[in-house]
Amino acid sequence: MATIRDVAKLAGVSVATVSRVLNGSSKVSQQSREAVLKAQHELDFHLNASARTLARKDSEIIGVTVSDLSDPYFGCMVKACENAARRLSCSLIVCQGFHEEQREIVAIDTLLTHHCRGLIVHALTIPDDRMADYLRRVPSMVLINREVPGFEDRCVNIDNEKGEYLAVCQLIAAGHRHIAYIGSRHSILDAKERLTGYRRAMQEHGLSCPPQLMVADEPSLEGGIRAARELLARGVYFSAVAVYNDTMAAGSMSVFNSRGLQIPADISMVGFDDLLLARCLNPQLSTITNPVEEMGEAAVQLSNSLYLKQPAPYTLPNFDVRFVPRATIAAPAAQPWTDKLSPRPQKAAGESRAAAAFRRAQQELSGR
Amino acid sequence: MATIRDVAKLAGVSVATVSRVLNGSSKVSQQSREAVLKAQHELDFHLNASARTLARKDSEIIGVTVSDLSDPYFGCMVKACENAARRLSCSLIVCQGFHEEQREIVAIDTLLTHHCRGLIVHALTIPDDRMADYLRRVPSMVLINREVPGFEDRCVNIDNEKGEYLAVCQLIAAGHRHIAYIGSRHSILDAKERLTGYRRAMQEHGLSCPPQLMVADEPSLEGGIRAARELLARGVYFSAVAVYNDTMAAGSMSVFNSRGLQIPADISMVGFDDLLLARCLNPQLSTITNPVEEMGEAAVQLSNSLYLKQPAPYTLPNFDVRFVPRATIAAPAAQPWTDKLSPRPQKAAGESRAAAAFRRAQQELSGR
DNA sequence: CATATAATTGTAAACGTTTACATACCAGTA
DNA sequence: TACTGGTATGTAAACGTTTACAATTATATG
Repeated sequence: MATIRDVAKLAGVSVATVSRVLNGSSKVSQQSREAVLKAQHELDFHLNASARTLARKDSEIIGVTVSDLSDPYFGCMVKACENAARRLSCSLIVCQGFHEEQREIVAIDTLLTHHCRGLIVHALTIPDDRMADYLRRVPSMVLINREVPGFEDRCVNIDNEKGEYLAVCQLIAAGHRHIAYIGSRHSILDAKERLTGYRRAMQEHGLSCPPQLMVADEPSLEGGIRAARELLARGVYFSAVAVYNDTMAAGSMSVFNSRGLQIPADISMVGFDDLLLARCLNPQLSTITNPVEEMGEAAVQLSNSLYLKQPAPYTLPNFDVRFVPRATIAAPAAQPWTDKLSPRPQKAAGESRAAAAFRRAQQELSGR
Repeated sequence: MATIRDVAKLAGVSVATVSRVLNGSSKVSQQSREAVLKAQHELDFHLNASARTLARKDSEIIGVTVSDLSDPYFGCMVKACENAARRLSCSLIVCQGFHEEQREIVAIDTLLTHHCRGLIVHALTIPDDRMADYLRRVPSMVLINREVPGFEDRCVNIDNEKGEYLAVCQLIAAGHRHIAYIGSRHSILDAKERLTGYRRAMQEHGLSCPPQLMVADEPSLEGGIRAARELLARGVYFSAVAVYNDTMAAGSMSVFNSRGLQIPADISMVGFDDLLLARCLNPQLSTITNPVEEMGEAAVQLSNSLYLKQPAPYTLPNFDVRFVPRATIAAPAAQPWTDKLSPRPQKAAGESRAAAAFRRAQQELSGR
């Protein structure tokens, strides 16, 4: 592998001159510049990033950890991070934590070893105190989708509570009173905040949120499927469901569909995140925007600002959470098969199609 | 920032000993080891990856370029790459090319500057000869989803033609004879191969593929929407559509749905890639597997094997493309509104619902 | 106790850049 | 001509590791 010395020799100049040319310094004669570029091309030379890092004491690397890149949510986030990094002429290192404490720690340690200029960390299983430790020791570390007490200004977050509140208000505005909630079983901030948003919306409208209407599972397609089954199996009436995120909503919707329950005629739904997926579902899913690209971008900006110890550090924007009206919310059917919590509906003469579908689903799924 | 010297001093040993401890060398007394680890912890010391790279002449970095991380297809790919890299105790640098030649070149140059141990390149706009240049100069570079003549053994690919052939054969087996094709307008290998697969399947079954039944657009949700509209606007009869990928299929399906055309009763569909999305659609999309995670994994293996100049280099596995039966294929309706290519159907007395839907869609979309 | 051998430790030279500083050169001016 | 000031260039010391080799210490053996 050619080094800067080889280039210098071939171009007939000193290494300093080569370095100056390759870094775009102005103090170089046209003649030297051309000789150097020619030699570089001839030797197919590329500066060695490690050597440069060592000499400059700046890695020009932004590190980011996410839980799983195959989740489009993180794909969007990392996309935005890479773009922002490039604008700072940095490269991006990505590690995955997969929601396991050990792997999250390995991921962060990897980034530390690379002496990243900025660190964007999405790690939800590492406990607060350990996270606080990291934050204290690594000034340019920024957290995403999490809030560690005492470090609020280094956490990039949306107002999840407000988002879910908006979502549930829309259901209520459409006339629903029996609104179920399918949540995430991860004990993370998002999950708690969104649940709180649901509760607040219900309470503010004088509605109760009985535990039979709340269910939690993995925040994945499969989790959504299981959660919807569980909900039906309980045999409790609901005319609408607010779901933790779009992916779970997709899973739930497929269960309802396959059970003959029509969306939104029989059940209204609202998701969260506004993934591409939401527009692909049939009917298209009403949901809440989650400006994940802006968050990734902001996280990089903030981290860079911390790294540079700017006197006026970057201030996080107010991320917008908005309701996106699409096709999964309608007024509840005029005649629900019951308007009380009733765990075991009986077949009634002249029951409606929807009531029959509910009843059949409940009977099959409750395992008898 | 603490260095290995600080640790050595604090632990009362030489830097060599510290290095040995931190690299897990066996030739260290228990006593020294403990002293070093204690000092490391006290100083919160992390080895400097750049310095190590320089000394070892091995960056322990795998570089990968993709076009766009927000595309779940690449998300899955990069996920697998990161996992494979980690198993080789390497970190992963990701760059995005966004289907623009300049950005693809910048991406590759970035990786070269980092003197990556392995390079996985997804770059479709850089011309073959330039790509060949890179491959010649960088022995551990591996291409993905592309084939450059003379470097077939360094290209990781699936049999796209076979996949699309299988897909179309399924439609034919279900009884379809008027099968449209919605393709990608990118002039890349995948697109060509899949189109060839479609053609071959049609020809082998004595069916023609008239140009009116073929349309191409961006391989995105929006592209799928536009393509489906274009197809309907042409007013040519088809009872099934084979689509370049699942994302376009999702877009197309939403158009058909919103026009009152039922899937699969009126139109059968088959996608390609078997993304999570395919299972979220309603009805669930029949498609072709694309083992993208295995490919990412294999690409890293191959690249590493080339880097190590292994006498028996890693041999690429045969990637499996399979048809995944789901819910979007049914027999064609018994009585199509016409069985000829007929650009302007007239309203007929007693036309079927499907025929009416087709006619209306055509009239509205053809712009009159 | 002397010696041989093994285990542990230390010294110092790379690795490929950047950049402060020194030097050389040149044009313009007195 | 001598001097000034600026521009272009070169020299060499960092940067933080690894690792070959040398040196030291401990252990076993006769």
